[in-house]
Amino acid sequence: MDGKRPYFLTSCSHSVDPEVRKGPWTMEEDLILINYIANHGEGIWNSLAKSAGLKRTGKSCRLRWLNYLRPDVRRGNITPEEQMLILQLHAKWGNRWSKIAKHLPGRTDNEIKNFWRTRIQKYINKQDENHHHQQQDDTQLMTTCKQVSQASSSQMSTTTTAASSYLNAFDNHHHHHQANSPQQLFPYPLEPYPNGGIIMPDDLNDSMWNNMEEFWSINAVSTHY
DNA sequence: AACGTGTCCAACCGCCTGGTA
DNA sequence: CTACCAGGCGGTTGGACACGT
Repeated sequence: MDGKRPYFLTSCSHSVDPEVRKGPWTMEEDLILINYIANHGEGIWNSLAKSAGLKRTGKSCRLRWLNYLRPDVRRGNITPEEQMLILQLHAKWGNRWSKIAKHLPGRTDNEIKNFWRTRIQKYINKQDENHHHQQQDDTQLMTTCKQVSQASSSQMSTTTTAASSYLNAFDNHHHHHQANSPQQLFPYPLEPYPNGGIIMPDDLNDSMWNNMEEFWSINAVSTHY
């Protein structure tokens, strides 16, 4: 283990059970969980954690598996298409992240929630601030809103309106981006994050993921979702 | 180069809901 | 009806990294 992103053991100081581990998962724990599910499939998470010999709660195991270790999970850049889909589905269903995630193969509810909170929410807040100082271009905005919330045809919430504004800005950016230069018009990054959106700071993690890719290519694991 | 600040995201907690015995 | 459990969700935290000064 190196010190850059330490796979340290953080036994929870306020946990009742001193045997229960918390914090970042170690490579060993990941492999135990992967191997166990490969051999036995998913099951009742609490008993799975015990049977596998992991000193984790079932909930923690489930979260780790669903959000990170699943073979089909996609980490990293939300594509423009996915961004549009998220906006449309959120306009339809609100904060039903798992429901939205079902329509984005490989994406997790946690990732979509994080995306929404860090990107859309930020944009919405900025819109709210600007609202005090200037009038919106309502005509253009409403046109986009109608497109976005077409499926729901419900009332247009503040969030939906602001999210539609985001989508509008998104469209403008991409049209400009495609037609002209790679000039950045949009206030927030729509293209890949720094580091490709994945925190993979060290060679150790690189080798781990190489191993995991190899693992999944070898093992035909039956998963049930 | 060093420091401060902001951003992203994995992971957690607490609460809620739905299913089932 | 009640109790229990698994899963879902919102809110939050803390570490790593990027960026500005």
